[in-house]
Amino acid sequence: MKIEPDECSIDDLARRPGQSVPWTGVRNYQARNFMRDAMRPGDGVLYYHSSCAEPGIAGLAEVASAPYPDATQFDPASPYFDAKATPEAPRWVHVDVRFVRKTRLLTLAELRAEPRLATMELLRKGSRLSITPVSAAEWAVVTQLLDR
DNA sequence: GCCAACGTTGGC
DNA sequence: GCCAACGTTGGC
Repeated sequence: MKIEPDECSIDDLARRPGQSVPWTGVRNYQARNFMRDAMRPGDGVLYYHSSCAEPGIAGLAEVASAPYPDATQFDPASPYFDAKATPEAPRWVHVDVRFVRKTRLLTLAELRAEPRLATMELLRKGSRLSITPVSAAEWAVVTQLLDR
């Protein structure tokens, strides 16, 4: 899962140990669908800092809830307000995430240099999705690199 | 700030 | 359903 560290860095997340943090604000259907259809409580999350000086994986988190409606879509004062969404027919759902641990920064350059990650969705050319699936094999490679 | 890549919108 | 215009993402 990508996040701009200005919004909620791994250090910000670490200040809320054991707490569920609602992953609000996703307004892309594919990313939503990954949360809605492919994530289950307990699933591992690679916590990726984007749009910053040193983009890369900065820690691990885990999925901490089933998918449920994003409250910000109903709030006219929110930048994520969606006039076409109603509580009866919510358009946007998300999961909660929970801090697991901070890691060293595994930079985007390092990730790109690893041939075993060549087909990872996050690294695909032109990939902009803020939430992408990680295969078990990719997870194993990444966690190995993180502990190096 | 630039720009490639991609998603969304809306007229037709 | 097509596709041009526009908006967003995100590395550099």
